[in-house]
Amino acid sequence: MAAPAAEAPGPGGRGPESAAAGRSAGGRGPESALREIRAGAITEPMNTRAGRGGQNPTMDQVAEAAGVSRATVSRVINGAPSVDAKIREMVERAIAETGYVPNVAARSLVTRKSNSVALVISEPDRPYDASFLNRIFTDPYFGRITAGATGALRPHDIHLVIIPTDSTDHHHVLRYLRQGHVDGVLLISSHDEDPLPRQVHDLGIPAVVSARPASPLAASFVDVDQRLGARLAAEHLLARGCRRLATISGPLDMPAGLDRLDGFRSYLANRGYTEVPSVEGDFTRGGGEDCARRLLTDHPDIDGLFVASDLMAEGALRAVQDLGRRVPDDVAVVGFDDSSAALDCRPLLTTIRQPVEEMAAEMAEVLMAHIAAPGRLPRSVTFQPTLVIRESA
Amino acid sequence: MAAPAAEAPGPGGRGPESAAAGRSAGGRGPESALREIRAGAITEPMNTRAGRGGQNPTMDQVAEAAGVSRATVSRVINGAPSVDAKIREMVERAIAETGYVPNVAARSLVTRKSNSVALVISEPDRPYDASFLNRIFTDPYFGRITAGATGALRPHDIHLVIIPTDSTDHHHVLRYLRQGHVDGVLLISSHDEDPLPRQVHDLGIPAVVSARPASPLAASFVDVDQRLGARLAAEHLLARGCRRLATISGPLDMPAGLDRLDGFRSYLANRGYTEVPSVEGDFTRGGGEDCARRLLTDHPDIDGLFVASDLMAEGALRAVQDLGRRVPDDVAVVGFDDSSAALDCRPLLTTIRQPVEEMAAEMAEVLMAHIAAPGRLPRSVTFQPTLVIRESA
DNA sequence: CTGAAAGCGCTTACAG
DNA sequence: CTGAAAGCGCTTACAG
Repeated sequence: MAAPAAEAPGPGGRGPESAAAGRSAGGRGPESALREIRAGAITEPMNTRAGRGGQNPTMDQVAEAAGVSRATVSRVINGAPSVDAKIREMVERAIAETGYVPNVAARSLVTRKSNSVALVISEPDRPYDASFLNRIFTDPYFGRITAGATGALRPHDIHLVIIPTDSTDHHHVLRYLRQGHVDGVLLISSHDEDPLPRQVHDLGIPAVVSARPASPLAASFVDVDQRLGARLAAEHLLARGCRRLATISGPLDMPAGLDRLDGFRSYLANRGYTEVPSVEGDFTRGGGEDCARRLLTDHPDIDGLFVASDLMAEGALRAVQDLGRRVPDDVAVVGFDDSSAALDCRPLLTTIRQPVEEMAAEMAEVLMAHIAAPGRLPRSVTFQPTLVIRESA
Repeated sequence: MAAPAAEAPGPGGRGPESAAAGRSAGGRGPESALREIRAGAITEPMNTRAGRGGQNPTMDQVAEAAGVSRATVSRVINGAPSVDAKIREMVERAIAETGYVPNVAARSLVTRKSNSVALVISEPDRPYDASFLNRIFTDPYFGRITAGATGALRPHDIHLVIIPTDSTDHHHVLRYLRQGHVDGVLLISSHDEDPLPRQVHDLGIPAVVSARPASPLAASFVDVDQRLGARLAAEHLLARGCRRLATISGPLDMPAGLDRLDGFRSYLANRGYTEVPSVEGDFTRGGGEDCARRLLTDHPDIDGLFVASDLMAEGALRAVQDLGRRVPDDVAVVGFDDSSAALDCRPLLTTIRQPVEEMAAEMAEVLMAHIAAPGRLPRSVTFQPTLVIRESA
């Protein structure tokens, strides 16, 4: 019998850990945390793949074990229909016995496919540091994007490589893309001035952008109807009797900021509400809190508030209530997103849902179509937002 | 002159978008969001790399352009010291002119290096769905891990591939690792019962685990001294005069849950405090809120609370204050982590800092050492937590 | 349906 | 210091 499959358990750990050596070394951060270094439990050698020092078997070895040619092994692995059932079975047994796994480098050298796509999250204004990544890993939006894209890609056995990037870093990303690490890119870019969508487009590699690019680009994108969402919020606030409306917008250099603000205001303007106070937020919880405080002190009579993201709404709710107003009785609040943050709010947040998971899945589908047929014309897909009524309005 | 480098801008977009076609299609989610599909702006062909249909130039083309052999081009690209300065310069010019970028598949086929490592985030108990990813992309802990690892890897030009996984999915991950996509793995695994650390170890691929594995394993890991952190919290609470202490722990099937609870209790027990109410939380904000409510209704006299994570502490603070208690005067609260959540708290959270970024960077360093020298013995590194005093205690 | 052979684009001993 | 050649582990026309 050949080497066992890798899934076979190695010899279990048995030795107790050796005693701590207790050498302490200086930490690297400002905290200067001390640390001990000690030898780990030594229970087995690093490589246990019997007799082959950790080397994976090669396709030739499988072929030999099965008594066929390498080409045949390749065919059964790739599901070529033309293989005799008996031979296929022999090959499959040989694969199982040897624990064979194809070498991806060799494969993609000839197929020119990597079977993975990049999810590039571009935030041009922030330095590439802990706070940038903190924002990405703290805003539910990106989790939904990842979930949606992964779900759509997985059935096709395509991996997602997540690449956060800021403007100091575009060069690296472009280089990475050109090196053939991935077959295409899902680009999350939300700032008007971000040059990355155009740069990626000019690479000629299949790409789908998360929102309509600020300047026209012959690229596919998927988006939600931002203005309609804002209108839904205005309608609802009006319908429940609010008459002094105000809004906390997102950053105005993002379509998601500007379009929601503009959609809200222009709907109201058409109904005679021309004085609609607004203040520009930053899509963070803390920002929402500050904005609400400012808004309510400048305009104490506000009775309806549209906040352009759930995260900001969470902070706004806190400020409104700190100021002694009841929600929704004194001030009704509508958010935007319907992310998990909406359920962290007290009272539960009434909000405009954008189907982010479905949007990300659609991005992935469109991307796969472009990869499969490189000449395909770009297209855009727009989803509709919906009102989700809970407690805050 | 050869083809322009990819960084050269293509012809700018100029056409206006074509009119929306307005075909609506059924959505896929329960929300049934409608969507429009329309043709994107057609301003230029997908591939603009002049004359070569998007194909990257090959090393042979660079060699020809520079008038040298392919081997020499390879040497200058890989920084071999033995290349004549003039020749090097010619080659570099040829590289710039052709916009050459090495093909990673070809390179790693021979070097057997991918220049990337995986960050596997394993959460065995949850289904691989939106809520699982939502947790990962919402808990500041993972952002800090990513930031720390990225920072350490970047100078070495090594990419991080982030792979969230649950127990239904281990097989895929193991397969991915065996296929040679990465040179090593950083494994974030916090549940006792998680089989993944052992499985990864048995693969024989370089790996570093984020915390001491529950069962002994001859693997390298880095951790924080959990018990010491809990003791720091107890000391501080006692020092500020609290006498009725209680704690909200993490899940008890995680070392981070059990060790913090046990460290807290055993320190107090040695000082005569044998009655220390505790309740098991789940490391989420909502969970912390529920636990605090339960704790305070069952034990109304509690005056000091140690909460095993900042996220839970944020929820606990809300509950404590909802119940009409002042923080810290009636109830003092100490968290654990010193993540960004500590600053989202009102009052600002006093907490036990674990230097997560530095820990992740250390994981990356140790991993790179293992990759460079496969025979290296495993070792563990322990960081010390520190008390960060703010407002809540 | 199967195999022998060429070739994907690099790196790296080995000569010179 | 440089080049000719072998080879990394696959896939895929091309014959048979």
